[in-house]
Amino acid sequence: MMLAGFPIFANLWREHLEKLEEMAQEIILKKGAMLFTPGDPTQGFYVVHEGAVRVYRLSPQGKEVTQEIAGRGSAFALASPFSDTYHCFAAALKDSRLYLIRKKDFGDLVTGDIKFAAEWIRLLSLLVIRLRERLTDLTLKSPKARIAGYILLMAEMQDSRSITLPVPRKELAALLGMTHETFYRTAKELANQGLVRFTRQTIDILDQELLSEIME
Amino acid sequence: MMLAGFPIFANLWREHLEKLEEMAQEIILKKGAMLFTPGDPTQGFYVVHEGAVRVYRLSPQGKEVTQEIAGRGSAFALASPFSDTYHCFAAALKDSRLYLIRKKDFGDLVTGDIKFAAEWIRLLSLLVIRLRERLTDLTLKSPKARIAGYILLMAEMQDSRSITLPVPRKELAALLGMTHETFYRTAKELANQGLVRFTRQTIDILDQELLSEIME
DNA sequence: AAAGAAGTATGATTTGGATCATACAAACGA
DNA sequence: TCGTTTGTATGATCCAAATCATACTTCTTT
Repeated sequence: MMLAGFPIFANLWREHLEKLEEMAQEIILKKGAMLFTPGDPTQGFYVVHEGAVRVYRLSPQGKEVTQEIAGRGSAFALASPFSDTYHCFAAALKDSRLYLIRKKDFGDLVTGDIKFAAEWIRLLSLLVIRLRERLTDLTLKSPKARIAGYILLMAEMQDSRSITLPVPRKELAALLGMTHETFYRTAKELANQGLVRFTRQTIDILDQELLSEIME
Repeated sequence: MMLAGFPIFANLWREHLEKLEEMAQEIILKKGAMLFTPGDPTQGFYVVHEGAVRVYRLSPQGKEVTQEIAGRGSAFALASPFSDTYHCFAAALKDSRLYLIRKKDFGDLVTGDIKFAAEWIRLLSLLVIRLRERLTDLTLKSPKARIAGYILLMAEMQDSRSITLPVPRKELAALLGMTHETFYRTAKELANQGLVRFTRQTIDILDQELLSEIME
């Protein structure tokens, strides 16, 4: 359901981190600053070292869908080396420090280090699986089930019953494909049932069992 | 919007087709036969040489979402080499002949041929881009716009104004995330507006201009 | 500390598409 | 060739979630 997170990248970074960091260019963004917009020529992909970036699209009517919220340790725009221009917006949700891995550097690494290439294939394949899952969740699960699923996923990723959100709760609505009104309402329901507790930037799981059931 | 199609694979097949075909195992399926179900240990991924395969998921309530309809020349279950078990259903929509590329063979090829690996990364990256697009389309576009988009995509892929469907129109509904009732109704609207013409297994584009507008 | 912005929260109303129901046409199997 | 299944088509009803509206709270800024 989530696109980016440490677990997926764990293997890769340990083995190739130095190489990547060598070629990475540091980028500093102030809160609210745009990183790229659709049509901008692609530079490469990014890794978040501090802060959080929101990747989203806009419909012609101005409605937004959040594709991804990349917090510390997450990468985004992974596919950009194979596209001429970005096709979505990326903006900093807070003051952030990113690393940019340029297309060319990435290309050299891919064509020069077969171990890296193999690992990258693995990474992309897992991303594809996640995207597919998110796709089906979106069409056949209720908002409630999607929220439950997201909470459980985050808990698993952070390996804790208490989730720390890198962003205000509000942002989750667009990520889960619903309006913020629906999100607040439904979240409240879950809280009333005693399954979770919300505080400003955390979510505590109180009844994992039931939450899993709701997720289906 | 569509997951698999010749254009994406074109580069790859020309260069590595022989290798792949050498290691491919032919699989014959009768219409309606299941290829795999969730939980089955993964064998590898498949290329359709004849017929058509439908890949879909089931919600606990029994509702289906079609993930993919793979016709001649399309590959599916591309990410399976990195998963222990399949997580969806695959069934033949008609009598079909497939090639199975086994996980191990694929792994050998990936770790032994850097050119192949690089090309495969490109392929997966493009797939990721398409999946992301489909994801946003699903949340912020109307059924009408999705249908229009699909028709235009197919036309582009088949490089013709007259699209040949590998399956009955009915199947498209689930692929586009709507019920068949909605699909027929909306398709009719498009036909009434004189934008397209439907026959049993073909779709003719009459007004590409307007269709693009509707797609947004 | 006050003003403004951003996030949280809920109520009222509307609506797009799902669901339920039904029917006819075309393909297919025996 | 007939009967059954599968695909196409359309009307009637319903409902979940979007939309519109409003207000309170917590942060941020000066």
